[in-house]
Amino acid sequence: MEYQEAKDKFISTWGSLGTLWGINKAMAQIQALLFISTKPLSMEDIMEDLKISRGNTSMNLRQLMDWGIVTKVLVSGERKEFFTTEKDVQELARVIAKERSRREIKPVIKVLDEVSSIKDDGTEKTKELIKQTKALHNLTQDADAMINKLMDQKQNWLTKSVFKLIK
Amino acid sequence: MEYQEAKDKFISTWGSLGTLWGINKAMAQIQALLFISTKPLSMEDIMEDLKISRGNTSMNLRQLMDWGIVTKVLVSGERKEFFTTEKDVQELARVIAKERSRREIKPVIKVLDEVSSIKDDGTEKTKELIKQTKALHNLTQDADAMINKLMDQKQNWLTKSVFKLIK
DNA sequence: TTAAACTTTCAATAATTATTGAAAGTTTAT
DNA sequence: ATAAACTTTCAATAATTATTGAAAGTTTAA
Repeated sequence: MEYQEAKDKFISTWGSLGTLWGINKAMAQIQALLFISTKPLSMEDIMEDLKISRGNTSMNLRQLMDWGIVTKVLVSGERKEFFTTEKDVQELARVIAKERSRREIKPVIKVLDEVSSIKDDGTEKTKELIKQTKALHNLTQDADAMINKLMDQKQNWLTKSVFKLIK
Repeated sequence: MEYQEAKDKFISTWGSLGTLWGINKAMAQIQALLFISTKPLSMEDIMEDLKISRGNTSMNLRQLMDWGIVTKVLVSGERKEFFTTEKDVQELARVIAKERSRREIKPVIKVLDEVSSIKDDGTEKTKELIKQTKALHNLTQDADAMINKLMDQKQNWLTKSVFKLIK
């Protein structure tokens, strides 16, 4: 497999995987492109490489910056803006996990808490609703807390203690 | 908050959260409805409650069965089919995690492995592609393995050892 | 075997989401 | 202050994804 083929394969796979971490295709592809680039890229570079419009590029770069995984860099002697992404996978994972938690999981936990706190009127269906949403609330909250804790560990938790302890 | 309001809120929240675990709205809503129901429901029941068509209900029930989280149950004296979902959250989480791993994560790991294994032609860009996809490959593989291990623990790992060890 | 009861399929359509591109906005150099 | 270089916005449009509903298929009871 040649460089270009490998690159295309990586970008398109990463792009279609966007859904898994809750972002759209173009956004994921831009991030992927920056991730394997040896130097910061301009909007022009990105549009050209991915064959997407200026508007699309602009909007998605903005979103990536909102997520905190892409930053503008100033290239001396150049007027236009250049962009890079976080290059450390560990840190990338941390930021993504944190954002997803904040944007999607936390609001759901809140709803589950509200729903599971309704007054028990003694009927079977109410009891079931309370019981099941409470269970979901606990699971979601615990899992979210755990992921956040894991991700905050600065060291490589994966290959270290946690992983081994679980066996 | 009354029962009906709480129920609607739960179903719609869970439905819109479908994306987070990679399924569509109707599918998530059907599962949510079954999850808080005190007894198995027929296709008719589901269509009526969620106000969705027969075809839609049929297709999504099928998908839920493919995922292994909904099963047909025979109700004696009834001709039509009834459905229930896995009621234990722990087990539900296990099944979902496993399916997502199989359907989405594993194929990506494979691509990352292929891409990171291209021949190093000595150029900077090839080196960077290899380095970065290798890092991503390792992270993804480790995270996937860890989640699968965690989910396979029969007991409540969340509130037990793992969680505490991380601090 | 027939027909009623029920489920599945799938082409058509609707709803949603992503993308474009050109106009408006901003920044910088002179 | 002007204009060139660049970025952002957003209404229009395209692409994708979900949903419908009716016809075809299946099962069961008699």
